[in-house]
Amino acid sequence: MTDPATQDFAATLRAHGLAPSAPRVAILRWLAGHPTHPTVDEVYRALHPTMPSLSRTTVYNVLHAFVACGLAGKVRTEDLELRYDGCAAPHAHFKCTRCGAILDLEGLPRNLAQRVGLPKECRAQAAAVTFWGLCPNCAD
Amino acid sequence: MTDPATQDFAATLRAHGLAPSAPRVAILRWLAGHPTHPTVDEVYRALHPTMPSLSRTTVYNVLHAFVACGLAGKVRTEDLELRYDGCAAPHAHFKCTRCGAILDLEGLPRNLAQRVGLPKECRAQAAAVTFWGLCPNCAD
DNA sequence: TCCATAAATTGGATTTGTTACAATTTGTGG
DNA sequence: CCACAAATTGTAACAAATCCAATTTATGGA
Repeated sequence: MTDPATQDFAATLRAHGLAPSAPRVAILRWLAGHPTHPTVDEVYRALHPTMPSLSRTTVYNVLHAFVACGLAGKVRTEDLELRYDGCAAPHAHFKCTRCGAILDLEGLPRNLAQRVGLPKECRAQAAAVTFWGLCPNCAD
Repeated sequence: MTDPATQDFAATLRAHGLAPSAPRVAILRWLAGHPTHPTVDEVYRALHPTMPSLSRTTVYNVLHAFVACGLAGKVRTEDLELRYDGCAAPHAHFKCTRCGAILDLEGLPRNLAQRVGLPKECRAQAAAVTFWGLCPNCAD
């Protein structure tokens, strides 16, 4: 992954068919520098101080657009909140039930669909694998 | 699975450490007869006509208690709603993105944790595998 | 049976996350 | 520089889930 400080976010946005507006660039840069599966609210609170005109709705809109064009991934765990992932590639997640951190795991297992007996007639377009438990920091 | 009409739900509740109150028996019976992964609201709307004193909060409380004692499972897909599963055993799910139906698949794959590279220090207590796509009825 | 205590239920208020929408602002091509 | 399209903004509406205090119901002992 490229260093967030030097990366050309405007070019990345254009390459994905999105005009490089100030909110989009700011959100994409922040997302690249914070691989913490932030919620919409976390993104908003992080950027609003230095970008007072930013609205929560824009964060929703922009993140939604990022997911639609493959610039970000979407994660929903057992919690209510939607979380976004700077990495759009499919991979499993582990969520700590005590501190709330979400860890990225490797990609999904090969042939996961047939392992769980997914009928061939069900054409799966997406899949998610999530674990819950105590992370190393919280287990002690 | 036993026939919902003849099953002794009060005994089942007692066996799981729950007093067999009227709401609990009604909800457990309905859940056993409707393996459709209902939402809290669906359970409430189904039972309220014949049990006018039933409150939504009670449905939340009772389902939460069922999950805690192993009488029901909890499913959260990409949607906002929590859904409950009369079957508490872990298994994968498929959700149709068109009609919204949730299909039960087989149990989770063996060694799923190590297949996705879950660190040994993360003691997983729960896991979920979910697919999205078009179900056979909607694919045509 | 009656009383005291604990458990469960109830309903309304509250919180939180999300979406809808109309108005304003910004950007772009002619 | 103008006109049009796209993006952003803020408020309001919605929906799901939780909180909490009051009421009701069950339970065990005198």
